[in-house]
Amino acid sequence: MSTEIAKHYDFKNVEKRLYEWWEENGWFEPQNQPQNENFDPDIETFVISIPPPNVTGSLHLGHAMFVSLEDLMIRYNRMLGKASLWVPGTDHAGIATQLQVEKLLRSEGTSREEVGREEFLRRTWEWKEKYGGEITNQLRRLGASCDWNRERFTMDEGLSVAVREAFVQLYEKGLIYRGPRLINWSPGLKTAVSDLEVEYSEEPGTLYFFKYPIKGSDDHLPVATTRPETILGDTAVAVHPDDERYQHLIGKTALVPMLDREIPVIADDYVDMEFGTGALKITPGHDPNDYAIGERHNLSIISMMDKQAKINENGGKYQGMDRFEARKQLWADMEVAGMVIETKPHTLNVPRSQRGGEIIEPMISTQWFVKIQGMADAGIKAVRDGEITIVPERFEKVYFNWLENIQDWCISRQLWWGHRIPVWYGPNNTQYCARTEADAYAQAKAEHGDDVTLSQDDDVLDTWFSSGLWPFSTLGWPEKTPDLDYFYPTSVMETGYDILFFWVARMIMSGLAYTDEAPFHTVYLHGLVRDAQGRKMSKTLGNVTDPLDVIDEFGTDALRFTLLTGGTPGNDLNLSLERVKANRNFANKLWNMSRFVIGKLDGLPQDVVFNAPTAADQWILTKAAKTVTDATRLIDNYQFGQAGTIAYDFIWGDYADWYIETAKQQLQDPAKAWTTARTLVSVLDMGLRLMHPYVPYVTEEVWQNLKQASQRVSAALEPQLGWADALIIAKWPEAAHFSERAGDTAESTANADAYEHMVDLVRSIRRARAENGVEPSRKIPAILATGDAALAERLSGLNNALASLAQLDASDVTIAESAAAPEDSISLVVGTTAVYLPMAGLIDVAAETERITKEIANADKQIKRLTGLLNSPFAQKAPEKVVNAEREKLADLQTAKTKLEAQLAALQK
RNA sequence: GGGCGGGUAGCUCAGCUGGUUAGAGCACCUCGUUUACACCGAGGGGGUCGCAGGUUCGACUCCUGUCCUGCCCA
Repeated sequence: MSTEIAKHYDFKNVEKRLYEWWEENGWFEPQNQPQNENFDPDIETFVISIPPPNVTGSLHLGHAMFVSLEDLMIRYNRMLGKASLWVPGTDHAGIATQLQVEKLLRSEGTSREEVGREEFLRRTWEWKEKYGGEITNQLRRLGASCDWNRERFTMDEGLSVAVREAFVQLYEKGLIYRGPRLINWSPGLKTAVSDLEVEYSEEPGTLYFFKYPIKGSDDHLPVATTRPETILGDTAVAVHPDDERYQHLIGKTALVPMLDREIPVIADDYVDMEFGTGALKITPGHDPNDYAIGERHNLSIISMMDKQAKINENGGKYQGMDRFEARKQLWADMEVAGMVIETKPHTLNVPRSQRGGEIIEPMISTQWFVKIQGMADAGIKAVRDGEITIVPERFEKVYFNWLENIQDWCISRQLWWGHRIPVWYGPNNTQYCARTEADAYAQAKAEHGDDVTLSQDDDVLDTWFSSGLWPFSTLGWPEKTPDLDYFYPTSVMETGYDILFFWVARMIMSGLAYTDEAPFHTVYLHGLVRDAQGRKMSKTLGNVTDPLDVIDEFGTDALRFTLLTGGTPGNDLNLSLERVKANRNFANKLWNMSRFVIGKLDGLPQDVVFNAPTAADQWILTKAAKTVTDATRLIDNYQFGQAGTIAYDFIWGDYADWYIETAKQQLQDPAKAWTTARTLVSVLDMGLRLMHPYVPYVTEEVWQNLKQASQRVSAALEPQLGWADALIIAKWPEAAHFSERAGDTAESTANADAYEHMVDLVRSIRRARAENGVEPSRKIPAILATGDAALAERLSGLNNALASLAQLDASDVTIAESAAAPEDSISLVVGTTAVYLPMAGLIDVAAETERITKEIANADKQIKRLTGLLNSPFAQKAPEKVVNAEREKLADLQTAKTKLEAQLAALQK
């Protein structure tokens, strides 16, 4: 039979087939959902909304990370029997997508302005239809068990309704306003961006020192600036009120260089006396700090740049120049005019656009804003009150810190691709905010009569405004849909910590504002995936790992398991391909252990007879129960890596390395064969269930093979949880099933312990053989003196296992409470058991003497350490359990030492 | 300037609320084709947990300081 199954697990032949099979069978959908006839609203739900990838993006390791984690949670909860829903979808990514389409238009020799808004949008939708499916197909390759029937896109009609509804609600509550404010302007994109979309980078630059002439005197105020071109927009010069150097100038009038515009010299304690000259030029129209000072002193504001960051009419003869060109020219002119003092190298903190990297220009511009304070307070409260938990906890502090210092959110963008602001302007610029154009007209007509014409605001909303609604807009909000009713609030929001502010915080604020509920109870944040050296992956460095390449080489399961066990929550992970390879080997190991089990099922005796479990059975069953308990607890605590690791260790280290090897012997005994087979099957079944959320493909494939083979052989091999149609919808294992089969008595525990002792014996014997150069295939006799009659009896029952595992001659193994040491033997002490391996003529007496002497010395050392420990305050102060453990250890060591000494004496006779 | 991570075996990483002689995978050395697997099996070498103090019967694990490194915020 086994010849039918390939020797290696071939993931290429499995992944696509299984994914389609799962999907076709509807297993990605919640098993309980409102549209079902037998829908039960009381069944617990588990819901994740996907962090929507950019519709035009392509798969990177960040996606692989979130899919691995979210799919793990979804599959786990599905197996627990909850109605598990993972809502997939994509984000329209305003700027990114618009840029792509603009690039396309440029290649056609045209532009967005030339084709016009309507045509541009048509082309963008066309682009979205063409490339939008790529990213979701790539998510499928990762094994994502999302409910594709519920897939959403932020620009869908339903979600667009949600966006308008949210806007109107805020507007009507007076939480949205429009007005000129200093905002971050992106001259290349020609749009405003929010504070979050600006990144600051330290770059070498220059500090320019120059003279600010004082009107009506030869005096001047020395001023330093990093941006001389903004001199053209200065409306004051400030000094510190306590600065003795400049006291006499406060209240005087200064003259803007080259323009001779009159501006006041003011005093403000924001000025740092130590920095530069201690005097600060104030440009409220182009600097956020200056803007704040300007407000305090009622200064006028001058915008001296246009939307392309070229100098405008306020810049006199510099009008039309680019901002950097103007800097050079103005400085040169000032030099000629004798106003320049000096320049010094200086490190600047340059604001750059998160997208594209160009230098952001703070500018006065009329934009839409959300008054955020109230929403932020509610967001803080939800986390503080424990309504929402952030994992890992330390990010709560980051979250609070951001929300406590939040500024109003600039939500308008001068783009075309996005949700257009639902505000229409009528006569005298009256605003009509409405859910539909018809509504807006109705409002306007009531005021101005039927002839009124309206024009909609040209701007669109920040993409994150619609993303913030995602957990409920995807379920149908603002409609009270059955889905929204049953599946909302969602359960866990899992995403990268880098978008905690962008998205998570805004989702929380939005959820609380529009649905009066926290949109989820837990936020789980993962770290960034870096290369093996810990460097950020970047195209310029050329160290970008394409997850699809990794999948092609090692399989999805290998990549997923590596991402899930390679790090800890919230910490960055350096992806090592060596590790991925090792995990591919694990998939192969699973494949081969099942191949073994399946192969043995056909050779079972005719009559199905289940006898009492052997010590080996009890040992593996006990360990299985513990593994289920521990792994479940760890997963429930979001310690996915740890849970995966212990399952892995159990499957490979206990089941494959020891139980299977022992089972080989037991299967040859007709009295034990069936019980052994059932244990093999049920423990493998359980291991596959535990691993399924981590490595869904190989486990499903192997499980199907195991199930079919078992069913073909006998219904009696069915695991206690039954054979489901598929592992993906099978039940999560229960520890009790295994502890019950083990017996769960003092007797079964003693048996399991005896097996554990046998494992130690085998290891020692193997080591002794290797050290003494005994040929691996040579069977040797052995004598075991356990020092304990009950243990001797239990070990005797394990004689065959012991013999085969340690390459002993089964017919020549003596196991007794006590036994005399034969001549010419290697002697070992394992725990309290003495082992003699008669090796007539093969013993290197000198080497053996040395080894035993060393062991005695080692025992002595430990005895001394423990004696000291037990005579110290430790014995009084430590818990009794800990002290007793140490006492026992000491006793065992003393026994071992006595035995070793006897062995040494025998050797030297 | 403020805050938060990380610094554990050659490499990539675990190590939960302090409790045996600190673990895994890979790499390395020795051995092995035992009928599941060489994408394997057996055995072995290798770290005292950045550094310095402190708390404690006991610290990789808690506290203080310090160095290196990364990130976030201003």
